Amino acid sequence: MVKKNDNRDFSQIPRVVIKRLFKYHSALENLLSKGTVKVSSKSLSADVHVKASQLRKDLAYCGEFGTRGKGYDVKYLNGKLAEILGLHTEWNYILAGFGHVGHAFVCYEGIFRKGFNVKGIFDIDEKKIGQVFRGIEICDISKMPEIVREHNVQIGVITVPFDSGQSVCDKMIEAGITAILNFAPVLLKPKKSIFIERIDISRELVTLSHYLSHHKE
Amino acid sequence: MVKKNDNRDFSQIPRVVIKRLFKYHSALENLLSKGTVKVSSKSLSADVHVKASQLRKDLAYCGEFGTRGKGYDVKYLNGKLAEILGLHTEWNYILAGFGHVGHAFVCYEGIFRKGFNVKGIFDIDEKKIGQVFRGIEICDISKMPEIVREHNVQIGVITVPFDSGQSVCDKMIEAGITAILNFAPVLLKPKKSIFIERIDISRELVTLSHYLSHHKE
DNA sequence: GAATGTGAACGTTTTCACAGCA
DNA sequence: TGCTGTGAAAACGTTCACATTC
Repeated sequence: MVKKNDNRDFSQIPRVVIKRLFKYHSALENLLSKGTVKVSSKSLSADVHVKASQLRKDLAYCGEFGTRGKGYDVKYLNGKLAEILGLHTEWNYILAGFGHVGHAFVCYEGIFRKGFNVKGIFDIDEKKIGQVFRGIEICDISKMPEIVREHNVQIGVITVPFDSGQSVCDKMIEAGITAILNFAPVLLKPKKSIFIERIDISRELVTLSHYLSHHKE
Repeated sequence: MVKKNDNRDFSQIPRVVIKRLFKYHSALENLLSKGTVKVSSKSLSADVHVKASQLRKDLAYCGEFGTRGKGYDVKYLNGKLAEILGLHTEWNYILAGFGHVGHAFVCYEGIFRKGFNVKGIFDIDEKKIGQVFRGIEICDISKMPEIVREHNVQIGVITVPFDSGQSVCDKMIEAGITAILNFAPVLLKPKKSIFIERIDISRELVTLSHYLSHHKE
């Protein structure tokens, strides 16, 4: 089964679309585990609560993966999406701030399963430094450049409290990190242009409180 | 200082705008703590990395809070945003799934500071049930309706692993919860129309792996 | 003069509707 | 006939530019 894949520039796909591609991928994984072989845009889109036309438009960013009149081959589409999403590669990350959030992150099942591996954990707490967690020694941040270099680390995860986020970000960039996932309640201003994704739990909670305040029936 | 506030329907504000309003609010808190009294749309918008015109348009959803030629009163605008975001109210929540993520959530500083209070923690693990954490006894899910009723709980936080998310969601709705924050790697299908916000750490990580795969220089 | 508030222009994302293919 | 892939249309969100107000 050969499909055209006309030198598309996957870097131009909007972030919203990427996030939906991941939803499709997850739904396909699920279908795959149930042994489903074929799926239509209608059925797959229903699984992830989007319109069928949107699913098809999203896929159109990437190529042509279906067969008119038939639908999509679950395994083939799943593989293609994994490829586009970079899930066929193993990625290494370091984590700064080994508090509750950092701990939860490292233990989070889904992350390991998707091929993301911790290669370094950093904290400023003297009591934590030197401890070993899941085979990784918790280090002082001064060891960061060495670890990033030695283990070919691309990703930095920031789970420090409050304002130390910025200085950690600076140090990660200096060490050679090119993409950051930021849980710190701070808007990072990177010295160099790199990719930053932020998760702000308070912000999501506030959408709830806004809803509750104004949607009383 | 009296401003018009012409019976606007805050429930119609798009979620993207709400999230930016929260950013403005956070930046204003920061200014307030530094003793700043007045701020212009230009300066405030720069703090949160948006265009001044966007900040003004966002505020236009809510009313008129500034003075032409002068700017905004920091304290006044901050208060108004807090009101719109529902941060002048105390909200009660319950949490299901007291693993790493649940633990991190309950301990997360920002949540408590913003007026969100835990009123119940649930887990299926026999060993955890009966333990007391920060004054809250960890219970079996069967106690949920009682606790929701007694403590006037509006929010449910789902931090269970994998697929038990859906059944927990059902039970929360049955118990009277009207807004859910979902960390489970599952798309919830609520039996009744309620507000659901999802945080998916894997999804955010995947935007990083996509970036790294296709932006090599 | 300075900075807000807003209609109009612009750009992006979603949806529609159907041509094209198995 | 059934379902994909895609232009065209609609909806939505952002930016511009300036009239308005202090």
